[in-house]
Amino acid sequence: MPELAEVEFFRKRWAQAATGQRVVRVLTHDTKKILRGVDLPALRGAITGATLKVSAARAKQMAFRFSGGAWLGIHLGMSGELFVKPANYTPEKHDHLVLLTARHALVFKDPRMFGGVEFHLGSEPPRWWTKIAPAISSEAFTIEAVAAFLRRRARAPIKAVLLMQERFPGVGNWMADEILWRAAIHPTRQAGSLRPAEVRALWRECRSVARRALATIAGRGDYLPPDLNAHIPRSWLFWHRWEDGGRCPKTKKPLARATIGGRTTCWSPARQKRVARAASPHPKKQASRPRSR
DNA sequence: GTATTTGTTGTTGC
DNA sequence: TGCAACAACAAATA
Repeated sequence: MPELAEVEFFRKRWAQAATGQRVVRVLTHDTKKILRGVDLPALRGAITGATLKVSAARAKQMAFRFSGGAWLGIHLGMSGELFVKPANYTPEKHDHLVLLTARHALVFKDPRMFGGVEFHLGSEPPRWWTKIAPAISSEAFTIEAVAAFLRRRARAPIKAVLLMQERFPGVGNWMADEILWRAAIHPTRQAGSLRPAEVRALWRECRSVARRALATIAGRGDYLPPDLNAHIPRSWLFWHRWEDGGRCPKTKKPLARATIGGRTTCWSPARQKRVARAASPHPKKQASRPRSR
């Protein structure tokens, strides 16, 4: 499940319950996969008795910082989730890491075990945190940077390129489809074949989808939605991409599905054409984008 | 029993 | 060298 906004949702869930709280105990399970490469005794020693100070999410990575200079990194992989349970919670089969505070159990559950945990002790941020590309919402995410990246990946399908974390940090399968659908670009188009107007549309929709996904999925300020999808509008491709006989929310025409770039991809053939639209002397009016708020 | 899954990494081959 | 494609990782679900 977890892409950019879902990761922030889960981070916030732990942060709301435990920021400022002391960890009294650390439980671990299945050290072979999720916790591979982690110095468990060091992690346990540093985090037991430490207080959760601050946390942040970048792309699909989370960092929880504790007193004493301990950094706990969590990547949810394909099926990972974070929960907050009562302190007397009994860990279940796929609960790989559980932090106990006086009142809560912070649970990292991951059935498929593609996720991972990182640990670092020190005042300097660890490499697994600093190496993450600048956020899509940052000023560094410019049209020029996107255009240059598309040139370098000129022969790959644009869908595959959008999944590359080095330039589109946090974008996963559904966000990539949502972005292409809104930008009206066919997912198999070669990245290098996009016209300047299409590159601009792609850039704009990257920023728009990232911003709106964060606002609707992870909430604003202190507010955390009751569940991940509670506020996602029906007008997004999101809700229709897996539906049998699903229809494009914009054109009402049938959606198509195929494996592109190794991932199941959903698009609207009526809206996303295989070839670039010819330049028009009367550019189509922009799809309405209420800039409210 | 088969095919599917919203992620990442290592390998292979061009 | 750089890039693109693909298998592998593991387990639940339909």
